[in-house]
Amino acid sequence: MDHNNLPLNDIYAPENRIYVATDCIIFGFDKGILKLLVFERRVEPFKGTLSLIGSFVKPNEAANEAARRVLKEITGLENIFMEELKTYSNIDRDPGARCISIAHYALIRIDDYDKELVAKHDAIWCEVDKLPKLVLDHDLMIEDALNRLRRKARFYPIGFELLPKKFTIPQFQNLYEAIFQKTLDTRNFRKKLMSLKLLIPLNEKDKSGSKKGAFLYKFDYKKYKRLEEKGFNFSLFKN
Amino acid sequence: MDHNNLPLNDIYAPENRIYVATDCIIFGFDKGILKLLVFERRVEPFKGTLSLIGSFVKPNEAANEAARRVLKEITGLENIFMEELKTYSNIDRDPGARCISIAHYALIRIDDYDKELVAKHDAIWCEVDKLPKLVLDHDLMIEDALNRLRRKARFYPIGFELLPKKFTIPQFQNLYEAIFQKTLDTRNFRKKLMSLKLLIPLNEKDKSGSKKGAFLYKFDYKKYKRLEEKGFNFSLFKN
DNA sequence: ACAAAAGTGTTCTTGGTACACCCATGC
DNA sequence: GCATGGGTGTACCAAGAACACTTTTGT
Repeated sequence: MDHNNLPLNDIYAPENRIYVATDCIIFGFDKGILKLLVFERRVEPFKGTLSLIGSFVKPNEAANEAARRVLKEITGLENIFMEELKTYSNIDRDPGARCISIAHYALIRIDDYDKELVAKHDAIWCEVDKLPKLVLDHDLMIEDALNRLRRKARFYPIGFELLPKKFTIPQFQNLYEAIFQKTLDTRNFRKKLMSLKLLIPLNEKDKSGSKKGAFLYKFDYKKYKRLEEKGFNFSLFKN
Repeated sequence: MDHNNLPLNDIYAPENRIYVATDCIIFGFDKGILKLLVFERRVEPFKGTLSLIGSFVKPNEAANEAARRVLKEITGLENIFMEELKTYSNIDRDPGARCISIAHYALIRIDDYDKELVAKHDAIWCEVDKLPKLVLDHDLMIEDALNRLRRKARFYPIGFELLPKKFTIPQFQNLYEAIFQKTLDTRNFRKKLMSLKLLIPLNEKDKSGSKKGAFLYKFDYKKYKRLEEKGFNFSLFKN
């Protein structure tokens, strides 16, 4: 900071402080549908309306620590893919007080989380394209998060974070079709995906999706990390 | 925000407030070299050291407004390409007080700005790969900004923001070579650039770079905006 | 006349895209 | 035996990569 070259005591005036919060856009993928974990307010203000899950950033934590704390409180999960999205800081975004929010988005394996915790916090999974109007600027956050997810999933293998650890190729294709809202050619998708050589084939089939059953795979994180450092371009399609 | 479903009066406790600042990573391009506008502190703390240019976010402005205000105070420029980079919020990042910074990066035409203003604020242009250690976590911010610039310049035509409004193809290629730290094939670069059909040729030459002189062009912002809405992929090379 | 940068085409290779049928199984 | 989703190969086309010489002009 420069603070216009003022000495310390002029800068750090308490009235310059602002409430800092974080809101989490938590994505999940269930039965071919992309979902968001949202939250129904039990108390005023905005009682009964939906909002994202969030919290103030406390004096003893960084913004991303706050986001992870929130995520853990609601889902019980740790070590989740989570990234800072963007800061929302319009002066009138929160009618209660001047408050900025540093939004984060997370991708979780929808069958991994603690259902009791989720229920206890009045959190519900809502399909992304059937969301009602949310509180404050949370709609905007979600829109931004979706765009970010699309851009990111296109160039980085973060899609795997939304699938079970063992997954099938058709599941993976469904996920991408849900994220990008378009159908993809099975043969080309497979061919490209396999050419990356980042899937470890397992000798098991998942029969939940069809009678024939589809082979299960694991994503090779270690190999990807190695390739990534050398500037590897994970990208499953062009347009 | 959820604030754990607490009523209002428990949430908005003044001690939850934090100092919020913004720091600006201001890129310029001059004579084939990528530069940063940094700032030499005249007063304690950190007197004599270099830092980015920043300020607190004031009660009546959003974070991006604060960043634009700072940019204008130092360079006199408005309507500049500027984007939020990332929030820096480690609890001990600023020894003076708990203070988070919402960093922004900007691209300016280095011959456009107000040199008197810059001088008055003890700001100096410093080559990006000859930067000394800066104050606090500003080195980290710069590293992040450089990575962001590279990713962004690869897929969006933001490079033009660093060049004069009238520029030559060789200038443009030099810029990309400076950003990506590698040499590019002249013929392929030109071919690709021209195939995008986003440059308006002018019937003038710039002779500052050679005896022969190189033709000047303007970037067609309007056309780009139209194409962008339809999902246009500006990208000058692959690897 | 020579130095220094601008400008220009072709070939090869890679990778994307389009497209249709057989397979395995549970019911 | 049939319905359902899983799995496979080929031909065409577009775009990237490699590569060397001529042009212009100031000195």
